[in-house]
Amino acid sequence: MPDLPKAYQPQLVEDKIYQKWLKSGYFNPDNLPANSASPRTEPFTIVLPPPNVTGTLHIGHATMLAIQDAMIRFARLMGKKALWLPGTDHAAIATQSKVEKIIKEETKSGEKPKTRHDLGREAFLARVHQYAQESHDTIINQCKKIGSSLDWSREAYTLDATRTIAVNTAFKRFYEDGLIYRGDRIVNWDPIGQTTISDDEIIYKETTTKLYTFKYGPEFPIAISTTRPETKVGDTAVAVHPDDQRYQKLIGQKFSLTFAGAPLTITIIGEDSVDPNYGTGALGVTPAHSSIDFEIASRHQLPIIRVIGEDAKMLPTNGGLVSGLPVLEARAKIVDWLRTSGLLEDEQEIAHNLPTAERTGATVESLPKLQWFIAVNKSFLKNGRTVTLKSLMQEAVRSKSIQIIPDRFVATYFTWIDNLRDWCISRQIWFGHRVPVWYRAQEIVVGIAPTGDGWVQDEDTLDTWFSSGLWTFSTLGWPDLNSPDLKTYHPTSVLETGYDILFFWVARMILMSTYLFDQIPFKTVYLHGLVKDDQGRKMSKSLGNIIDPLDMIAQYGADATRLSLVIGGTPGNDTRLSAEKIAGYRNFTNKLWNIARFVLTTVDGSMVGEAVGDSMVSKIKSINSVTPITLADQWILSRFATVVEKVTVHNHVLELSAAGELLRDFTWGEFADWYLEIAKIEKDKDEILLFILERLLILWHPLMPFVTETLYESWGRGLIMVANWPVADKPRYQNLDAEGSFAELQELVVGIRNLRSESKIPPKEVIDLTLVGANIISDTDLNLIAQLTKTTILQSASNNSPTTPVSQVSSTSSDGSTSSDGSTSSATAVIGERTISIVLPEQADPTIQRARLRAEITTAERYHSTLTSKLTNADFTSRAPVAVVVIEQEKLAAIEAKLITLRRELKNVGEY
RNA sequence: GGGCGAUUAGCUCAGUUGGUUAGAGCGUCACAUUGACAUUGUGAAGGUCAGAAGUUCGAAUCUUCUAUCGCCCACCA
Repeated sequence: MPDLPKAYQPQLVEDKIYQKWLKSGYFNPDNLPANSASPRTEPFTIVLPPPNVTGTLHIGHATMLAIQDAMIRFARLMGKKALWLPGTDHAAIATQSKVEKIIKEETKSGEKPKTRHDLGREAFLARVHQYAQESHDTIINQCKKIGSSLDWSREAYTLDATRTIAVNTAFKRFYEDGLIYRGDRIVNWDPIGQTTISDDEIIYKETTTKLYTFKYGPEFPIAISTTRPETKVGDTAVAVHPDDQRYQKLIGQKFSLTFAGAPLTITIIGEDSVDPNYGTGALGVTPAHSSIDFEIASRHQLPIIRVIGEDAKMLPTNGGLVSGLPVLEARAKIVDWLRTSGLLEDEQEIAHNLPTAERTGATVESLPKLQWFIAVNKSFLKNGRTVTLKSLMQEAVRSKSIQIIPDRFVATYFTWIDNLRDWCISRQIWFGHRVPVWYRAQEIVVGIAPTGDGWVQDEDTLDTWFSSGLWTFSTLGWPDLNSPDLKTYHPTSVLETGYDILFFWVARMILMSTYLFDQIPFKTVYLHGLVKDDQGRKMSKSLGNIIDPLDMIAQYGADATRLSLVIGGTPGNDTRLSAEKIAGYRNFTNKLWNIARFVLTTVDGSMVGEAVGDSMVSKIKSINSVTPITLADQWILSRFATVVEKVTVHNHVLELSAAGELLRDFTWGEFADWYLEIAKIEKDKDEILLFILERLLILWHPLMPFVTETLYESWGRGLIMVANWPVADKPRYQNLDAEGSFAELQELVVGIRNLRSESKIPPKEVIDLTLVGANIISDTDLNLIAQLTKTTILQSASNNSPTTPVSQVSSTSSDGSTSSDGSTSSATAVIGERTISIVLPEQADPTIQRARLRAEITTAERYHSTLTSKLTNADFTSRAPVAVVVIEQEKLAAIEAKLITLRRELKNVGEY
């Protein structure tokens, strides 16, 4: 007999269980034993979205791990070759900024703030690598604490040697196909991070700013509006709509003037894209500091004058009055100048979205820079077809090769792709994959470092998403197309991640995989929501509302934490989390523990064989099938078969929350609250109890691996992790009649308990009960009802059947009922087709019963009248399906019978 | 400006193709408690399903509009 403590103590078992799993080697699919139901040949793969090595895992990561682990464990139990491949992401810019911040904080007071340049490239990178290593170790430990069944033997890192080969190979392929090019374009420049950033790394902040309207000079014919007057020292044109009557005749004219001390030559040009109704209808063109203006300038062959530098200060050249000033100071100075020169015509406050850098918060400047780009709109030949990278990305989803859950994100995906511009992949940071290009005079080598003297490698590094875009296949052996892992496990089955990185990552993986490898990276994309606090706010340090998964695991256990993250969450929707919620699931975990404890300590000793190994492990008889004896047996086995079937389906279609809710309701509300209580009364249920419990633990295992594994030790049959998923066997166990009869029994029991409770009868006191309509209930079940309700069933009327008309019910129940003689007060209720009454103690207050009966009669009457009006409505009776009408008629008959009984009882308690 | 989501009990949420008197958990109230479990049990109270109109015999569910909240994208100088 296993010796189980009274309460489940996760802290005592979780680490031991995880070690046991590790030791088994089963996280690696190559080691998985064949499953009796399956030869274990079908692969099921998930690659872990690699956490950034920027710190520790937050509750969002814990959600991701809980969901993916549940998917993988289910696949493993189903007999699949289940691979969950772990790894971490170097997260170039994020990690570098973090370390730069640390270095800055190390600055001694009074000194100039320390930057990476003070350390130099090599020493700085050493610091970053050290930091990344520490983060990595923490992250791996956290993954293990949560119970993640990741195959550590295949662990990858986006910046390791193997992945670097993949990155360089990919870069070379793009380059040779002409899809990576180097060019001078307007880029998003982060002046604090001192690097370019992609469009997706910009966060727009709502601010108010002033819109100024002015002329470049007194002699200039057109006024323009701008929120950034300081950039106007770099203007080379004014664009107007070609059909605009006001300015049409000016198109083509050139004006040379001095603007705030800077010499400008402004050409007036016609541009269809200019909105004549906005502002003055004229646009000052600043080619070097606006991507739209840059495009206009290239169409009209206008000169491009840089006026803002990479330090967000005005360049010393061309700036006139504002040379060398930070942009904001320059702006103020220009406005002053405009005002004193009498050129300022108008200024007004407007709402404005200020572009800022995601990582550093700096205001992003647009400026021209020589960078590497991936051309997403360039046509090329692929397998004989003309395609673009954009069209490849669209096709993979449009053809339904890739399913996105929830599917509303399909539209979001397409919108993003439609607006996609060439992807700037080079960064001026040090941490990351160095651009694999080498220069020597006019020569250029791409992909593999050339031998020989005088070669200089490109200084820039690659956008981190370039390497993580390769993740599904760079982790499986690509570019070696003969790699067994690549052949077996790609395309992966599910990509599970937060909807917030659909664009960043999911779309780029599709791009990389379809272009480089001619395969989709995954068949299903499952997008989970964000975890918010109990008030729906984002968790953040400044709000102090962060829930740390490790704290929760320490306090409530990993299983409870996992349940709270999975149950109640639907894909694509945010979920709210609170410590109370986790405590609730801790209670459930303990409930499951005690259910097992009850079953294992009450079953007959013959079920349990010799203890194996240490005292905790004994061996329990395996029950392959059972035969129900009583109604309760039939009911629970029938319900369980349904639960097995539904949970299996839910897991298959990735409805983990639904699976969990169903299991929770069955485990607590049916198996524990009813069947175990009945087992105490009916006895001799060892086989059924063990049969259900063992399978129930397996069903729960994907969601709560630790407690199920701990309990399963009692069976002495190895790890539950590689057990066989149960089979529903509905032909054998499903019994809808029994489910119906048992439901009636439950209603009676609840009704009797309700009567007792309302009549203030102490729960322990055994009382007499009159039950009318009991004849269709077997003596066994009547006895069960009596025991479950602490009653002695005195009398049951004999000659009514389930379909007995209303009139007979009232006539039969009136003969000889002890409750209706008026001498004793009684409490009566109508449950379905039956009437129950209990005799009340003499001192009982009749007004309580009267009030209760009146209230019941009122609701019954209201229901009666809605049913009557429905059934007297000819439209309803003629148009609704017959089955629906019949159901309504039956309801009416039942409520009429109930009313008759209730009214008679009201009379009996003294209401005339 | 374009799009998406949410709105159901005090709180957090279910409610699958329209058809029981709309459900659960937490919280609240009452009662109970020496063997599976107080991390418990039994029972109760609590909702005009955001609002309006429409379709239908019938709407929480379908359509349209409105309101409030949240998110994403674009960004006009």
